[in-house]
Amino acid sequence: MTNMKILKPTESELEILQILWNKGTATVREVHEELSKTKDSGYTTSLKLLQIMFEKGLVTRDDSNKTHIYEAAVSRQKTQKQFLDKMINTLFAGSSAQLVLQALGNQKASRDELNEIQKYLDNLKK
Amino acid sequence: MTNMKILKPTESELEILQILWNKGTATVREVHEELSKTKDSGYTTSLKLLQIMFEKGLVTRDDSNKTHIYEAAVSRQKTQKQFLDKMINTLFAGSSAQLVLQALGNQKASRDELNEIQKYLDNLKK
DNA sequence: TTAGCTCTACGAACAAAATCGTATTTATGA
DNA sequence: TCATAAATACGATTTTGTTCGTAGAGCTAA
Repeated sequence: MTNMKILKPTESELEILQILWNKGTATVREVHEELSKTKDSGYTTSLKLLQIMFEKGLVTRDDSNKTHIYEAAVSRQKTQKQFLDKMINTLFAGSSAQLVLQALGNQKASRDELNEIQKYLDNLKK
Repeated sequence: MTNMKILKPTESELEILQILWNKGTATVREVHEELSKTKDSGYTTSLKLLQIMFEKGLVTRDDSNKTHIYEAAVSRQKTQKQFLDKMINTLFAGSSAQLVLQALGNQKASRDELNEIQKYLDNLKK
């Protein structure tokens, strides 16, 4: 049976997952380069983080070569849902509608995106 | 000039803010009672948390009486926006539309809420 | 007045997360 | 072959957040 424990990635882990989701796979070096764009911690910090994430099962890795290759082990969708649900509960009193309105109000979405959302809404209402 | 530093409330602080937003004002005792419903840390822990939040400027307090009375110093709206923006960036690659779709899909909104959102969308598209 | 609550203050212990330093391994090209 | 560069491993430190214990002040009722 697979491990049922729910892992809640930390802030830093989330940043790394983001990178892995985008790249598909990446070496520590690549992850680090990417992280360096927004923060300035050292290489071994990125390495350590990935090692910890590996132990937790947040990522898998291919260590058949000297340079290990990492990949996210949790899906973007599932993780999004996990945090979204949490947020709806702790900040929006359980109302997803409230969150949606706030999101639509704050960030500007493109015309196309609005159309897509609308189409989706129509579907939901059926 | 007011303090421009952006404070990011911690998990525990968020729980307390939630309570203060709902109640308007509250004593440590009241906050603690409320917290006790979901966790079992001691009274002095709640007290300490409120004191720290006061130092950070997350709450204000009236200490003209022996029993201090606390109030949130940051607005619910602003805090929601703060976390939402962060989430959109770290989990939804900057796309609020993606977040909205995910939120609508995951949590069931009522017919009325969907209507409200739709009305809002129509407005945005003008 | 004083015992007994209830409150605040605050340092300290504890826990979790992030960062770093150093040792060691491995590949490689001069 | 050996110096160098690049990688992993991993303990130690630092930082941040949470929890608690204890001291002492203020109120109130017997």
